[in-house]
Amino acid sequence: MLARVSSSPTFRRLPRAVREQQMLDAAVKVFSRRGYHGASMDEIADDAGISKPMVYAYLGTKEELFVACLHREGTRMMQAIADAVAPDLSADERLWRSLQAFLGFVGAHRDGWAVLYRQARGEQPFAGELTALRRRIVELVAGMLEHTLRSEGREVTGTELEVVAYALVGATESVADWLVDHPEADPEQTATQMMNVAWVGAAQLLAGTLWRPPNKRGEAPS
Amino acid sequence: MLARVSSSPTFRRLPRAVREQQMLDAAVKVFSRRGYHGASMDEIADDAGISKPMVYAYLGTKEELFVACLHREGTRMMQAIADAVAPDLSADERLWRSLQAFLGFVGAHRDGWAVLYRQARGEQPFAGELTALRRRIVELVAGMLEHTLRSEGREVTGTELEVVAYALVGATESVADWLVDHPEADPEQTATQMMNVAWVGAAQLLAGTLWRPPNKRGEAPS
DNA sequence: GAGCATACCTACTCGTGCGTAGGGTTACGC
DNA sequence: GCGTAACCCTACGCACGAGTAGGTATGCTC
Repeated sequence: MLARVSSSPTFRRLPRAVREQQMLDAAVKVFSRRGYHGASMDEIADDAGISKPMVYAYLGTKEELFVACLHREGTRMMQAIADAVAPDLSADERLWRSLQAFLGFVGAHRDGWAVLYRQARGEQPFAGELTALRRRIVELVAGMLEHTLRSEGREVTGTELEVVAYALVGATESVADWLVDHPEADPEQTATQMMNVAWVGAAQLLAGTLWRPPNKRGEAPS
Repeated sequence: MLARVSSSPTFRRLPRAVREQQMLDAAVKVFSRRGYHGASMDEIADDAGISKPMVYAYLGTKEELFVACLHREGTRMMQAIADAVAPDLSADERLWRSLQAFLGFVGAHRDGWAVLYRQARGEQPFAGELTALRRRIVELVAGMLEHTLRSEGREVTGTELEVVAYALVGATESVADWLVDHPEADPEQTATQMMNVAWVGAAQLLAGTLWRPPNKRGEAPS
């Protein structure tokens, strides 16, 4: 049925590995714009310059395709952060490098961020995947806080640390979201501002400053 | 075709206002569990103890129904916070009351929270609704920070304040999320911990403490 | 240059779920 | 007690989109 008569003569027929990446690129793009359900396999295939059965042949069902996107983007993100920090740095330097890397990554991969954090969260089948990624990050932060505390000989309960870590991670995610919607903003500068909130606050907390409910407020180390 | 033979004799045929609330309750519940697309109008109708055309007659299409849920839950949330704060309180007391009210509300209305923040975010048609609500909260927080700063005669740019406000709001949302997944946790105590992160950090920032990137770090008021 | 695997297509099937047509029944005013 | 309006139902139409059947072309190996 003479397909694709016009256009360049020998263009198609790329090796599998290349096509898979093109498909993933297209999928991330379409998923991020339309959401998981809003995206159609036809549109993704179209955007990748390929037809639908190819997508099914290479990446499987829609659900599997989305998981593949999640994995690629998640891995890239974690890798970007891991590459930026060295274990021998001080606590605040590690936090700073992480923030830099993280916000830098988000600024450069807005679609990936949208897929991971704006779409995956609401969709039942994938909430678990995302929660796992998030938990790893929270535990990383909590571990960092705990390490600093222990090295100063202070004790804390796990729950308290977890809540603080959740707050820190949530704050950063929120700022990342803001960054995505403000293309004119500089990730580096945004990271500095975030560092101010996180570190100045955390440093005080680590130093023992506490806020207490109105009736018996005060500043007590323990 | 003799409908509903068994069960109580005179039970059905409730006034519109009552049925609408039942439908909204069911909708919020189902949407929060299954997500917007995963939820079916049939299931919602079923859960409300009514048949589908009634839902369409009273609340309109699925999209309109979801918006109605968003509005009711959003309004309830904002109201809960508004009821808790008085304008003549000090900045930290206002923040404290807000956090208490907010986390208390989330703890008591987990389904509503899930609909608002876990589902609405990813769905394209409603992202705007949610963003608007969020922006109102952010502006509230930013306004509070600015007011405190101005009363001490200090200047700041709008963008900086916005980022800090986003961080604070994001941190709180994240902690709320944690709270939803930890039914055993006490909202009041969680609010205290959140207050520690937010206020101890913010207080330092407001007082002029700054963190600076490694090469030229230091503490400078301006 | 025959054989084979890989890349790629068009054109379908079929389930699912939104939204509606068309009709029945109870309450309430008069 | 009769009309009318509000409440409520059982069906269905229909579009959309996931996934597939079945076939074609191209390059690579020997």
